[in-house]
Amino acid sequence: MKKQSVTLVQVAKKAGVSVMTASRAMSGEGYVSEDTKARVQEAAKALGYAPNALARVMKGGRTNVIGVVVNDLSSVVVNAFVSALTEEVRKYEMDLFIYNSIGQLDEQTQRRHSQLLHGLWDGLIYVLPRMTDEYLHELEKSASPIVLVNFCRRDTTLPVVQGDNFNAARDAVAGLIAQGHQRIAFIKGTHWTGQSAERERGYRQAMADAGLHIDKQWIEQGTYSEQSGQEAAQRLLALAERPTAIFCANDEMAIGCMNAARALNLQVPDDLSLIGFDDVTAASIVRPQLTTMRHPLPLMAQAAVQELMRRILGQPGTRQRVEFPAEMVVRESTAPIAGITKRRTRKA
Amino acid sequence: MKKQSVTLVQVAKKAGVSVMTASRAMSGEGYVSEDTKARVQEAAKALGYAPNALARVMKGGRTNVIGVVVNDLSSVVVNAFVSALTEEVRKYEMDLFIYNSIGQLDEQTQRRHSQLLHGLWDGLIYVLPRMTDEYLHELEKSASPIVLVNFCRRDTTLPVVQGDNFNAARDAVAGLIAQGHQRIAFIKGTHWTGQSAERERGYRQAMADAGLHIDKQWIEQGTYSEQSGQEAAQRLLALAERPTAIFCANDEMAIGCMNAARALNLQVPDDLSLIGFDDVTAASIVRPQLTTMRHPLPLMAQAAVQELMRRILGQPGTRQRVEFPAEMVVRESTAPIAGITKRRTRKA
DNA sequence: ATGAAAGCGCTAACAT
DNA sequence: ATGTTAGCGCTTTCAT
Repeated sequence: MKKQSVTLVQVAKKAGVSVMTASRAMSGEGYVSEDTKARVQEAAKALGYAPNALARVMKGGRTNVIGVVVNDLSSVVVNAFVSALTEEVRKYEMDLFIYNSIGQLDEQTQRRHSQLLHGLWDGLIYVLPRMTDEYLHELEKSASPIVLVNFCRRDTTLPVVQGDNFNAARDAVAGLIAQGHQRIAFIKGTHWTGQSAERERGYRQAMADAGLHIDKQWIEQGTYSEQSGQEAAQRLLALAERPTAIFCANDEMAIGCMNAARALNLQVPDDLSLIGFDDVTAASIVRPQLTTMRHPLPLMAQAAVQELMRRILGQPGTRQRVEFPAEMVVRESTAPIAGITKRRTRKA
Repeated sequence: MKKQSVTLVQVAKKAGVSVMTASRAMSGEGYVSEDTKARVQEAAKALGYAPNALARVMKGGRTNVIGVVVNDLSSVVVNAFVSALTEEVRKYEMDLFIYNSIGQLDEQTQRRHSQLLHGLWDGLIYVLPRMTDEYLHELEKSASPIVLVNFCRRDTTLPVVQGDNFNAARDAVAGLIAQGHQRIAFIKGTHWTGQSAERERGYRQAMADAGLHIDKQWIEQGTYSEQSGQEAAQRLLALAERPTAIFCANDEMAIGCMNAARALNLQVPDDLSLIGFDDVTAASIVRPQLTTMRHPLPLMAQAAVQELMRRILGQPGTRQRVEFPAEMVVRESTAPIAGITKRRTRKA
């Protein structure tokens, strides 16, 4: 039923030349007289000819396309990263196709995709991949170049580009401690990518470094959503000795904390300091503006593409795992613990 | 240099069967004895065989992939729409590949993409396309099914799914007029998609319907960016008789207006009412929360996919142009003109 | 139940 | 400068 698309054969016939000549005329490779070239192109245009990319690729060439698989394109971080990739890829005269595999964790669907993907791309970038071990092994055996981004589980042979979540979290919490905070809570995200676990590790390290004890009740489980952050904060703020600061595994949850604080008539940052992670757009829109940790996404995109291109071009890869330090973005949601001290300072 | 990927021939050889048998064993179509099937699959697994999607498709089948071309994936509206498409496409057991053509307006690049795309997809959805006339004509002649979304120029034969910008804008402005506003300004966006022009038409219509004169100075040119909205608002608020309300072609510019007002110590909505367009995430984060117009993106996504699938399946299309009414989201940035009246009301 | 042949649309490699 | 041949990896069709 599908309209039959025009092929080179028809163009060639119409132009009265061989298929090969038509091919040359269209691609511009090899010798063709200006005359015939024009004739062929005219015929092509008249027929509405468009070369079939698949056939061309099947002759063994590169597609000049890099695929990127993401889990949730609506995530601001993922989106920002994809934008960075889009820019980066252009430098190599490649194109980027995005596949949004949102929430599809089952083995079968994943395999279907990997098959779909196979052959269409010169290489593949997985951003914040959520995958089963078995699927990961399959990827490791795959012939086509692959780079993982922000995949924090240690057990893969594939090249990984990632932000340094551990040190970022440690710095964030150390910063709070330097401001006099001692009862510091942490709200976890989901476990899929391993990022939350790294951030928790950093939190624990900073507390240990300062010789501070962590009350079990200070560690809450969230789901990275604003709602879950709000609920976790409600529980934390209801504690007899409530925390004076909360470090959240991402910004959305920190914003949820802000809502919870407001509902209890607590002032941020005077009564409660908050630090998020990711520097999402909303972080600089909410009032008070959110202090947060930011991964250097453009640099990471650059590294990911560079690493992938090396593999596509058959050059040796550089390092198996490249890690980038995060940047602390200090805004309005954090302050020294003694509100009184602070007010005094202001008067001075 | 690229690692040679394993083909069916090698699998067949290893399993000691013909290629055809191997094919049947892998795809599950046709008769194969359980015995050989198992043997083939084992061989495939051992070799790390992955079927080549291209070759399979080239035999004339469908790819079961729908491509969507967007101009700016980082736009919240576009992103939301793509997410809606992702969901919708699943219902037809299709996959969605996204191509972010951000800012690439030149003819040559566009053509390269359309060629790149050709053959890989069963159909193509262009969201908020920015294209030259010539490129549009080329698409119209194209053999593969295409649907345009929110393409407001009237002159195309391709099926179009769009939000009703004209009536939405008219409703927005009529609402302001009903609240007593008479000096209402409008800030345009860029002209590419024709959406801003439609919104301007609605604005003018509402003003005309109410018999209100439009001062030339009330119409400002923006670029859809927050910054441009802020600058336009600065000019508007500097007028001798400044407008009491501003209708913006999108939310970002309205937020820019809010910033400009704050800088002048003007209260929104008491001193200045603001209406945006799109209901971007930030619209409900800023304080005061922004009143805005929202296109029914999920419905539109549904219509776009449905229309495209009809064409892919060779069924007759329904309508050439489907238009959806927008919804007004009333929040905190709009109020009746008489601030005094309002306060009195509050007391009561 | 299995195999052989043909061909999808295109282009490298070799003629002419 | 143009044409001929062959083949990419797979599946459809027709044997066996």
